[in-house]
Amino acid sequence: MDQTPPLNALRAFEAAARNNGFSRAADELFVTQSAISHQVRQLEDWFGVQLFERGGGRARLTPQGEGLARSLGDAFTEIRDACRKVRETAVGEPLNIAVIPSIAACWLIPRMAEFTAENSDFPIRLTYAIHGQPIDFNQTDIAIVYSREKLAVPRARATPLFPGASVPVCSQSLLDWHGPLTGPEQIAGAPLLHDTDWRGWSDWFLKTTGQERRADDGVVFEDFNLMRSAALSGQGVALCPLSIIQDDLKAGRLVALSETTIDEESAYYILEPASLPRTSAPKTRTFKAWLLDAAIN
Amino acid sequence: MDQTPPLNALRAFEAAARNNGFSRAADELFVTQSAISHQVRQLEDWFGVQLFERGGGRARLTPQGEGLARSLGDAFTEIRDACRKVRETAVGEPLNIAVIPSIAACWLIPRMAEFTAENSDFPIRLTYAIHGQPIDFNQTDIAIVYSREKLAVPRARATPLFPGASVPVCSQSLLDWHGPLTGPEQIAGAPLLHDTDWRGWSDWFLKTTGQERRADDGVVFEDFNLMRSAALSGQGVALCPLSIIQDDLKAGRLVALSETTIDEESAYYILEPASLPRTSAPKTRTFKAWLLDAAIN
DNA sequence: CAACCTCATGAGATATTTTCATATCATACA
DNA sequence: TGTATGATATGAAAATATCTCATGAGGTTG
Repeated sequence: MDQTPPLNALRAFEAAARNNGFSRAADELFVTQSAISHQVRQLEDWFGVQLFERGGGRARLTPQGEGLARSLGDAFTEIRDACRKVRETAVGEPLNIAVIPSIAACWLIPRMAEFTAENSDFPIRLTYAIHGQPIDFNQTDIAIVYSREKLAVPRARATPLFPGASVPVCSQSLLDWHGPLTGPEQIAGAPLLHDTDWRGWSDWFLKTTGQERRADDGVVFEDFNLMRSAALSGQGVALCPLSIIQDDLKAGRLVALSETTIDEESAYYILEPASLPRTSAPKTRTFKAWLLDAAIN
Repeated sequence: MDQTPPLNALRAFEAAARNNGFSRAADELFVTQSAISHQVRQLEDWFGVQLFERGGGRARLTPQGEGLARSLGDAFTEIRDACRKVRETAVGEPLNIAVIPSIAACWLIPRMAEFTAENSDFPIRLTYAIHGQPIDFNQTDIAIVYSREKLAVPRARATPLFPGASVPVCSQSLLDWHGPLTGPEQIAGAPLLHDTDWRGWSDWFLKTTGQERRADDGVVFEDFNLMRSAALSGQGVALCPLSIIQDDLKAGRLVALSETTIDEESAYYILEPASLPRTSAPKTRTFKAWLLDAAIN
């Protein structure tokens, strides 16, 4: 017969006891109250002993539960301390991040200070991930890329970071000079800025007006950042992914001209090699968690 | 970011460190070496630190691994102790076992002493489970039953205990008196003992000779135990499940007359109610584990 | 009361853990 | 030098455990 009960149930119980409530334990462990309830019950069933006294709107420890909780508290503290100590010995290899230029310029670098502030002695090497050029995962721990379809890379794991849907935007100065730009007709009259090719605007006009429209005039930029510079300096209307120009919109540097989005299926993805070198795995984990958190903001 | 690494990985690592090898740790935890390997690696990835030095035919702890192992050893010991203490407080409600008469008489009761010796202060109440009569799981924690098909009972969980295949057997004394009983012809000439109905022998003759044979003579007993008594006292040949007369065969009280078995699809099952009352759950677990272990013997 | 806590629960979705079936690697021995 | 041997590694599939969702039930509190 088994010697020790399920460890995860013990942890859940310990958290519940310490926090004096299932819901609070659930918050601590980043799970639902339901999960804690299931786990505590599992433990009680395993022992054949009631650990919490329910009813009265809250759960109180039984005497047996109290004793168990005290010992477990000590033990888990010891475990946590020991683990922290091990982590601290992890050496300072830099984390290699490869990011597409647009994200780097508009989103990541402005937020980078926040990350480094929270994570001191966390060396980082930031490089470009160029679209269409495979990422060398021997030199990259984590990457951020853009993809029009659901991303599936052979030896890597993809996690969506944020959506890639684009809307027409321009600078306030352009509006002042040109007058209002509402609806496809007016927008078509303004200088159009293209990223890479003509496809974006063609799609957008098709979607808004229901019919094909030639959109092969205006300037085509090699790269998103160039197009954005042009848009910022009032040279025309550009189709930009909402997610990455949110700072520009908030600051009033750019103004969205329509609700209609294109490329709604596209997204920005976090890419990690399927198997990370040991020394960079925890850093990658930390950074990824921060990315996902920052993406919500 | 997470505060503690996966607990199960920590346990695997601790066992590997203490046992000085993955394979031995695997034995201790009743898993495969592969599982330990995966878990230790997971932990190393989590920490970003090498915990074991591989190569040289065996794994040795790194300095960091050594420190971690020591702390974890202490912590897990404390956990185990605390859990043992809780279990000991579990009060002594009796375990209610319901068993079909054949198993009770031939198999369980002869082994019961062994169980009670290993498990002192473990009160037991043994009752009959009568075939065809539903088991009242309000008064039964665990049951052993027989079924010709794969068993599925609504609010209960069934675990196969041992096979139910039957062979012809008789006492040595009958053989002495009657002469050898080899093959269907000779057996047909001896008095046949029936359990419940004629079906058993009909099936057996059909299986051995390939053709139907009337087998409606001989004595029909209400119950297996009666038939067994008759067989033991040399009154004829009976079809008995191999599993439950193994003691009789070993002791030479009964002799198997053929290799050909019937009811090969049938089996004896352990039945547990889907949700056990808290106080009996651990006892049930213990008893079930013992049953399954004893079944292998 | 009614709003708002608390914990409970069953079913289904998700994630983790384990196994299986090899692969690799170093050592010992012939 | 080959094998044989005894260790760990590994990828994919299977088996389990865990978590969430959606909801229920019971208790406080204004």
